[in-house]
Amino acid sequence: MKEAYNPQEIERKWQYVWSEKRVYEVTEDHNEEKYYVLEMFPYPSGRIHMGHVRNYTIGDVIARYKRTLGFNVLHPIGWDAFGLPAENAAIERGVHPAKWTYENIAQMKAQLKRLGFSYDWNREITTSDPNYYKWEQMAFTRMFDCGLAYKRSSVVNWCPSCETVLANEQVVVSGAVLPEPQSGSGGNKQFASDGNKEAARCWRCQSEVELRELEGWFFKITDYAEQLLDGCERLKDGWPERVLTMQKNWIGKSTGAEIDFPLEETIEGVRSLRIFTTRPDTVFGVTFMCITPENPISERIVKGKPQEKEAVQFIQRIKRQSNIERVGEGVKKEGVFTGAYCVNPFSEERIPIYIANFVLISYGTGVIMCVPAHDQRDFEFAKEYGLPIKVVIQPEGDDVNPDDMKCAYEDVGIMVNSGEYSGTPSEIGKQKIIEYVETKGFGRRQINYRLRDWGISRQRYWGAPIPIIYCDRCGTLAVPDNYLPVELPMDIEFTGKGGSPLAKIEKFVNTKCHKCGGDARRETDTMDTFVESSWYFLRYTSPDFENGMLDGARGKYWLPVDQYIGGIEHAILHLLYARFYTKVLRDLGMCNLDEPFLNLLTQGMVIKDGAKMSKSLGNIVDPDDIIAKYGADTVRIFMLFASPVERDLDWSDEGIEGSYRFLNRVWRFAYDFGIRNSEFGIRESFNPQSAIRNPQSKGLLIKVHKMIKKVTEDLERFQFNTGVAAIMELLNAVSRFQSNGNDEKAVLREAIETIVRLLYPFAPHIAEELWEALGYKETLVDKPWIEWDREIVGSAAVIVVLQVNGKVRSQVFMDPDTTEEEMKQAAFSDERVKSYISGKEIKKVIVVPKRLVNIVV
RNA sequence: GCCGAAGUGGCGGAAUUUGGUAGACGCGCUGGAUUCAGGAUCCAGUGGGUGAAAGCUCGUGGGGGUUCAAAUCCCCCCUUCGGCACCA
Repeated sequence: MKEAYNPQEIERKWQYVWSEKRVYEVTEDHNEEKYYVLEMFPYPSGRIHMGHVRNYTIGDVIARYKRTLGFNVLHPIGWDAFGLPAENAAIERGVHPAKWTYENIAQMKAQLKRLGFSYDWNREITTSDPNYYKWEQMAFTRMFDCGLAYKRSSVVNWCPSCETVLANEQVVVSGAVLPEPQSGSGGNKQFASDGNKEAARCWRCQSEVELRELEGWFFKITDYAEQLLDGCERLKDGWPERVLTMQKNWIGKSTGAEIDFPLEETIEGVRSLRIFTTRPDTVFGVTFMCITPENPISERIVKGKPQEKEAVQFIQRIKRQSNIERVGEGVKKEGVFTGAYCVNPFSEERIPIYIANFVLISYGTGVIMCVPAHDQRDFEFAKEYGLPIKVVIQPEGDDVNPDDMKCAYEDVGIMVNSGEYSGTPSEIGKQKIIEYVETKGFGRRQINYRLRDWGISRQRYWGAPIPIIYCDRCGTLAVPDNYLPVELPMDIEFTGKGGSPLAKIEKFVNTKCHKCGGDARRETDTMDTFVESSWYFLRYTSPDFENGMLDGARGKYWLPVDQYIGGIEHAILHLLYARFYTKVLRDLGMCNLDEPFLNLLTQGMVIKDGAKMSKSLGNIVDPDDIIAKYGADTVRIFMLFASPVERDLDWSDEGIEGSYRFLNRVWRFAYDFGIRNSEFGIRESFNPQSAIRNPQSKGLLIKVHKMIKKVTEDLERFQFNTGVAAIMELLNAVSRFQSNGNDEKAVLREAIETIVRLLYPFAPHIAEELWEALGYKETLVDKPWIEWDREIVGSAAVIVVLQVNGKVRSQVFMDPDTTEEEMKQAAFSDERVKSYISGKEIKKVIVVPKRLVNIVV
């Protein structure tokens, strides 16, 4: 054993040993209980960053710990290899996306290996590999067959200069991200707008982004809205509550009714307007209706009316506006009267119809009934245009009067001015109104979701091709299994102009129809990369399987993922898509799984100087530099110790020094002990019975077992920061300990061995090295977890606090099984306590065994 | 605006699961040892006030309450962070 701790040397050594012994390569073993721990796989951007290091260190601690508990641990890693940065590199630097990606993977893989993570590299997955996306294409064709994948047009962001579609993340408004233009994959990221008309711009060329209607492919995630919502209930025990809340909000279920309002005069065959409302109980309070400009009925309804010209201008103006301009904070409600009326089917009142900017295009029917007395938005609109306000819900014990209302009354209450329903509580009224419209046939109960279908089309090259061909004679056809995969052609030039790169490759586009043999064209859109990440965790269970997405038998053994770990930023999209896709695959008979991730741990960000590490801020700390300076174990210890896993972690150069110091101290104590005992040659037979009776050695022995208990419990609860602190505490106890006799020497050795074993999941290289130096042949990788001795822990003397009137006045050591009466006696005979109670009347004495005595005077 | 989480030394954080010594552990700082010197290492100290010291006293965002006892439980308020925000 060397005197100096040399992390570079020992880390290289143990990484080699583990890899030679193939210790992390696992197979199904039905005699052993499995444990599947997974970290979100990285995008191969080129370098591992501190966020990855934190994520993967947490996963590695869990994987190693579970393994020592005897679980058959599956701990895989791979690459989310498709995506835009590769294509941008091609456009900017002329590197082929494949070359760029695979070189990055090679680099990052080396980095991960230097960190000593316990991955089964045999299961490594790269999503850009045709052997991977082949199965995704096959699943697509099955989804196409049953209507879960379909094509339609939708409004997208279009950059006229780059001639390409932009994802929402690529559209910027004063540094913020644009919300979804209207429908599709979601991504309604919120941004702050100051109400000024700021243009949405392309992130690369700063051109003003246009809204364009474009054909694209969608997954029918809305069909699974209810199931995804149900699943949230079942995941309650294993997922953070806030993630589930975010998903529930995203799905946004609301229950209500659709009701037809007959038009006063039929317009081009249209007799009524259908609305969706969650408040059918307020239907008697409708004083106007509003239509979204996008609804085709808007233009038809004004035809020939005196208001036509003004209305058409309004429609065209609003239609050109992006979402920001329409719904940004502080944007005024605007509308225009159509000149048309409909009739309230309940009150038979004549209701004017408006076209308004605040009616959403893609929610409900695009037409709303407006009840200004009981809806704030309608209230504001009514005030603006001088429309009547009719109160139909009265709060109990109060009186709402339309003339002095400052805002709408949106709560429940008693229905008034509502014909035969007057006097009915609103909750009951809702049901009665729905029943009525259903029996009369002019409406029905209806559930609406905010969730939109998932737009998966990307007019991009570096993604999985959508396996569809268009034949003039046979129509739109899925590519049959024996023609899969539809491989990405490799010989291609990147200009960044002229739309989809694939569309320009004639060899790719032009094909023959497998059905009729005639000329056909291939679909040139590729799939959203969220599709790959929606099933990679399934593929890990059988990455070499050649007959389908995953091998049923192997999948059944390993799945579901027991512990998933990743950043909170994926709380909605990735996690929701993966849940959805898993359910689809289940329904297609490809796997037998309802929920993919049993438990979810969301780790916080790595922060430096109060901000997330990022290139633009220039506050990046490169993990490689730190590893080169201190070694992987130090980085790992710091990542775990500096902060609880769920919270953000503040990077600190001094902090990492502290972690390095700690490992150096561990090394030195082991070394010193080894020297004093001639390289650990003296192997006293350790006798805990004798050691515990020996007052010289008892204290440290108790500390050893208390700390084993503490660290074990902290590992179970993922409280790694306090777990590491407990090992440090034990080391401090060792450093204070004087060893002379045999019992003391034996206990000291026991303490040092314990530190090494407890350290193993956190800092595995140094632990293995010291364990070997201590004279053991077996590696810690396969050694069962150390257990604490209940009796030793239980025999520890307890400090009993003596209080007078709730204030601590003294403290004494006591045997843990001291009786309450004895504790009381001890308290009353304590000198310091005596001075506080002498001459005073004792009112009450509280005794808490093992803790305290409180005397109230 | 609505929903949720959190506020503890100079800093990161512990104790909140179970009401029972607040500040574990680390960083930083102060003093000392070692050294030609620096670094590294080791030892001691380190919430505020007061005191020579023993000690006393205040102290977990603010205010109130429950209790023998509150960082922990309850109510009101403030601040910060996160999510949602014309979803009818």
